[in-house]
Amino acid sequence: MTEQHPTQGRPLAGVSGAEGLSAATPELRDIPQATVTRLAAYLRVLGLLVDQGTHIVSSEELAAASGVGSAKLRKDLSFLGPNGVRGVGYDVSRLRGRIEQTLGLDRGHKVVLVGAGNLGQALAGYGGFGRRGFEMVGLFDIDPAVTGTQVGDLAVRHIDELDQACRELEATIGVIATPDDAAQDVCDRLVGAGLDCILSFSATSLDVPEHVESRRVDLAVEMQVLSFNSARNTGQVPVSPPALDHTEPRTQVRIGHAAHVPSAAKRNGSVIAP
Amino acid sequence: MTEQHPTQGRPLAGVSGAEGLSAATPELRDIPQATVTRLAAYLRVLGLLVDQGTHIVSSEELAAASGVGSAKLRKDLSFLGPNGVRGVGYDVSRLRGRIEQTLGLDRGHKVVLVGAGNLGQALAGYGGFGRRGFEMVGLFDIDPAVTGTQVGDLAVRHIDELDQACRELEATIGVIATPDDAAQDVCDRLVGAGLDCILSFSATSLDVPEHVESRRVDLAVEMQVLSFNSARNTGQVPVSPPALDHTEPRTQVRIGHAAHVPSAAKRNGSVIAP
DNA sequence: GTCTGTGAAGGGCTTCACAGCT
DNA sequence: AGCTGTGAAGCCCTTCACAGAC
Repeated sequence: MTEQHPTQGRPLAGVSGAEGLSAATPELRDIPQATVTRLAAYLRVLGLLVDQGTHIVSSEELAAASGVGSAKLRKDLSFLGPNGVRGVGYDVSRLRGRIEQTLGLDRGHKVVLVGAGNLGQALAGYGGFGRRGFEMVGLFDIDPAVTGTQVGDLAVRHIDELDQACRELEATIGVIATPDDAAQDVCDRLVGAGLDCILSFSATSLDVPEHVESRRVDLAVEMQVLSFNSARNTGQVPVSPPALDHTEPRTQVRIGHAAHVPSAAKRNGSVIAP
Repeated sequence: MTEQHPTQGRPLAGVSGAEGLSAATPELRDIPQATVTRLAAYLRVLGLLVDQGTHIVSSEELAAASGVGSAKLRKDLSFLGPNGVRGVGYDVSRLRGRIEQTLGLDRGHKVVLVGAGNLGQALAGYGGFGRRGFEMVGLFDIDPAVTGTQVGDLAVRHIDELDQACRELEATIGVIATPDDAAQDVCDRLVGAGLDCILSFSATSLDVPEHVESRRVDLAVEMQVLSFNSARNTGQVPVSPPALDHTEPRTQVRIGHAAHVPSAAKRNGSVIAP
């Protein structure tokens, strides 16, 4: 085997090891990979609902706001055990707590980022992390022209400090935002520093030891897939420039008036699970 | 229906429309969604191989360098028709051309980006696009503090110019790098401007008309999934801080000496298709 | 012998439809 | 009546194993 996730995901057989696992969580294994991805998406919507003061939400509403079908959503949630009340719906904040716990977000994750170039700096300054339970605690680069500079409220440190810093900071996630040809080396260093979650924005596929989880986001791949799907949709030969009048029905399923969605509109799930 | 891709992908039934399609391409439909994603990944590796002067590559080698299994790779390529020579392997540049054509990358895609904040500027400056067949032709923002400024060799224009500019520039792909609450509005404008491929980095799920393809990359989701998978791997209660000595076998499957991969190592496929 | 292409088997995920609770 | 939870069916995809071409 050389695969990461057998792409079809898998309810994880049971890593042997700890068999009598911790208390609160009834079933953490046996959650399909695809479901996990969507749980993260639901979580975000639930956060909005909480902010908005909504207490109860139906599967139909939550599903619409998340861009999935309601049956799929109910199935997904059912993997966490009973979460709603029949005839009523789901308790928003309770459900949110349940998902957070399941995803392991209750222990606050600390993130280090390697590669303080354009993308790295953008990611460092990206507020979405903190807002969703991740704290950026370290920035590293190998270029002396960048090390020492301040990005947000963090100073860029030299990558040689990575190992020690990761342990001191108790980092749990490493993000790679370096050029492609440095990615594997940086990855090795992150693994060496004891991290077991790695998110890479380089295009190269990384190889990591068995116990390390890695994911990759390749922007060019995203666009290429987009390109293909579009070509396929439009019947392959998009000659005629789009007409000026684009008046097609388009569903408004914003939170609040999410409802039975009419007909001809699509919503995008996260790329990871359309 | 409110779904985008029924998540399981689908070999596309046939959009009716053009039935006697263009010449060269024998079968463009009927390619599984999952395969499309990986084709984009293979393409990148093939590019490296070309640069490197390699002429022939075996499924085993290409697969290893792409982070997938060789059987899967052969199956994927088989959807494009015969591409290799039995007992020999694949002609690198021929295969590359075939995939490019299939993905519709031969017509050069032109990309406009909305949202010239941190992320937007980083994306605009990201060389990976051009290197892989996409040309960034326009940058837009709504903030007067940013419009007019130069990012790379493009000036940031006001979003009100979007519609006209898209048509003049013949853009085909729109990228959204705005704050979440502006995303749907920007998306609407892009669609209004005639684009039918949209890539969004906002967390909100966008709704688009039937004929538009949209994808979304949500960084927080990526990390949350990472978090979960890691928790699952490590037996869920990662109490003991990682030991100092991390000496595990790790496969080196870089291009060139890609080979029969030993044992205990994983490689990450693109997030989109692990 | 080597390596591709592919039918068939197996598994995961989605969808449907309804049982069951309030 | 309304909405959740879930077996079962079906689909898509992966994996296996080998036939077939060089």
